[in-house]
Amino acid sequence: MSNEKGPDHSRRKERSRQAILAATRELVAEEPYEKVTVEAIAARAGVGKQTIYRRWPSKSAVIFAALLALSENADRQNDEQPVTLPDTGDLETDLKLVMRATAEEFADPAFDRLIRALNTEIVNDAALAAEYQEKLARPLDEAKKARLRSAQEAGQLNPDADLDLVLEVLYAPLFQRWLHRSAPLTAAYADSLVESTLRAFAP
Amino acid sequence: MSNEKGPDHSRRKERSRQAILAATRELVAEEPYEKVTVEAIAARAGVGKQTIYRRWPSKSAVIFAALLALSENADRQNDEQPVTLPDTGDLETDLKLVMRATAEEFADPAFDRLIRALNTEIVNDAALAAEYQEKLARPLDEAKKARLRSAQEAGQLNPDADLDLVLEVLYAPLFQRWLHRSAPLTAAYADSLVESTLRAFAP
Amino acid sequence: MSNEKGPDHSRRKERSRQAILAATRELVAEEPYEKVTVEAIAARAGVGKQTIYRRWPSKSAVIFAALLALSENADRQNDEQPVTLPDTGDLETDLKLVMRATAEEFADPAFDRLIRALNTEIVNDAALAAEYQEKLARPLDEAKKARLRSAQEAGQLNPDADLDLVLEVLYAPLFQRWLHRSAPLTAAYADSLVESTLRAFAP
Amino acid sequence: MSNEKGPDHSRRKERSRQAILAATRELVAEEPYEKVTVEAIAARAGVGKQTIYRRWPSKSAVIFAALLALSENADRQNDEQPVTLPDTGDLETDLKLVMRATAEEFADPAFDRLIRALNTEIVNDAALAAEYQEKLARPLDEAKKARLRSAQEAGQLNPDADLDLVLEVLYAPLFQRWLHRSAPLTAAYADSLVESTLRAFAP
DNA sequence: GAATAAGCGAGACGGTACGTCTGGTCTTTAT
DNA sequence: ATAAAGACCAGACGTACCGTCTCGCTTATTC
Repeated sequence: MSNEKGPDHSRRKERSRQAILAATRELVAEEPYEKVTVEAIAARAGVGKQTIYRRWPSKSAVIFAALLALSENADRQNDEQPVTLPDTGDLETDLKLVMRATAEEFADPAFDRLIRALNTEIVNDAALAAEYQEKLARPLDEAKKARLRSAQEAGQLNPDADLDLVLEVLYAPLFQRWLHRSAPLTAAYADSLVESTLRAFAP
Repeated sequence: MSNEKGPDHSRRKERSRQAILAATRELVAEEPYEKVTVEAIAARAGVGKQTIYRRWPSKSAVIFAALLALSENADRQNDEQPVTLPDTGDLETDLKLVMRATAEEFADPAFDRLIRALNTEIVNDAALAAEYQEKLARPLDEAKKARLRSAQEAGQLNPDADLDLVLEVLYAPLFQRWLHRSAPLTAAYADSLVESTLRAFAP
Repeated sequence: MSNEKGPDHSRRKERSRQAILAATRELVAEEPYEKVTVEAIAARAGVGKQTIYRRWPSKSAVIFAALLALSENADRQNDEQPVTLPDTGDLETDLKLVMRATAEEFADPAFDRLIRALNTEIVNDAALAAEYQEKLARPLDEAKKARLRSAQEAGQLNPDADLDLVLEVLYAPLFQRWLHRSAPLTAAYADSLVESTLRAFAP
Repeated sequence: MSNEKGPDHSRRKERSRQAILAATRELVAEEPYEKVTVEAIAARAGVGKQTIYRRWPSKSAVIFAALLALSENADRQNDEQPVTLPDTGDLETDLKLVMRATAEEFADPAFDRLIRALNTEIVNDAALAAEYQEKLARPLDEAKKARLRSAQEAGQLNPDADLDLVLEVLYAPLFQRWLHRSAPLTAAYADSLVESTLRAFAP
């Protein structure tokens, strides 16, 4: 006769949900992408396939949810605080730090596979692309834009610059180089992108 | 009695090869990507499945070959001449022309599906990505870099600029915006990219 | 609700099983044997191929099961009673009745195709041949031998006769003539076989 | 060597023909029947597939021709003389000799496979069955009937007996027992068949 | 505290596509 | 001119997954 029937009720639900998302992340990180099947996820999660399809409409959605949960977990570890970029007062220093870190992240095989999986699903699914924009990309972009606005106020960036454009000019080359494996993602490359972007949008 | 043994030999081979590649292009351009199956390609090409598997190891390879052939055909129509970019003497004008054209190309549903198919296959296949670089991306990039070098000589671009980097800063944002459908590809946007790139790599 | 959970469970299984066996019998009876493929069976039964392969290891086994089920159904219609031969007290009369009926059965195109299919599979598969002996041939042979034993007791057949041999001498010529289509299976022929067999094994 | 291009011409034809038939016999005798494919025959014979299909309309026909040639070769080794059965004057002795030899023949794995292959093709092909009757079965049967006629004249067999029926009663049980592997083919069994047949058709 | 749901793990089901193999036809290369 | 070699179309093979459906069983409420 508890008023916690919701939570009690959801406890089992929640356990299986987490098992599915964890299994998905593990599979995506460990296996070549063609082996990431709903059946493999269900088996690794110790869950019936129907339990997956009861919650998500397709494999794409599960994979997306798994990566979304990953980033939410990261947030939660930061005490639910929104992501923020370092702000030492010097935009160039801060951006180089962030860009070098990003380049390194892509070098991690597990992370690499996760983001490739995400992009595989997004390329041919406009709905998923929209969800990706809204739930994953935009929050991060807002954090980055906050730092850029701070730089604009500090006179380190053109106050009329379109910040979305700035972000694209800064990040898209890195992303494309990684996606197409057209060249290695070195620290020097990260620095170059920061420098050229700052030149393009200097005050 | 003929010295045209080579051509004679390839005639049947070539006919089925072209039928397969044409069928693949049509399917990719017309159908949602999950309907582009080897069986559908074979059926539309009027070809046995084995004839496909005899030449290419996987669906990815067929699709890549189909798009590669497409660009080679385009070249052939231009009298086998290598691709060149317009050179009016004014880099900004020329680049804006090219970038606007590129943005429009992506707006064509058939072209959109072709490039999405290509990227779908490339994302998880490093070998294919390398082949894409070598056979499709590099030749185009060389043409673009030729125009940039001409601009460097004309004093319209920093003579020390890394031209690969210039190309990335110019094109990658467009590509990423299209891939993730994060915003529309307008002529104004194309212009903005040219302008910011020229600012970043001004002499 | 119902206490028939067990039957409920098997109902779906049983339905698909019966659909497969019925489709197999129909195809074998209607089509030339090369058209009896697992895919055709699955299509006609409205069943996935895997549902067939989940139950039987090969096409041979499915066809055998279909014919086995046919004979079991025939039994069931006879109130589960074992097959028995007529026993009027006169062996010659009874055997001629049975042999003429057998000859007529072989003349039915559907039955003809069924037995040819069965023999096609049996010829090159010793395991299937053994199963055929045990499940189809032996029960029938036992019924026939029961009639022969009755005749032995009635002094109409040599009491020392090897009944398996008697059966072979009686039936094998008919079977061979049918299998090799070496001559028509007339009533007169059926009678001749009975007469010569009775002469061979007279008391 | 020769100016007789005609013979030269046929010699080559004949060589490839013999190679095909020999390869077929070897494959049938050595391999499980599902491995006897036209491609395997062509490969072993060192011959193009078209050279096979130029001469025979189907795989069945090739296999049949191979076995037919086998028996013709056997004849040829006997100086082209028609087959004859031993005639010591005592029918029972002679038939037991022949039946025991036949039973032993079936025990040879190579011969077993050859005859199974032949029957596999014959069961579902009436035209082939007719050809089998005419070219393989009838000549042998005529030889056997000649011996039986001699016995009739010698008063060892009913002069009114239908000799085709006698042959069937004698051989069909052996054939069926072998085909269905229902019991071993012993010398005693061969003797029993001779004895029961002679009882059935005693003068 | 027994009855009644509601949700679960398990896995069979109807389908679709895979990549392989063979049958029988048609082309090319080489003699 | 003919044959070896083998590519070609067609289509069945047996397997793997998809997304749905059914089954018992375990939990958790509800009367």
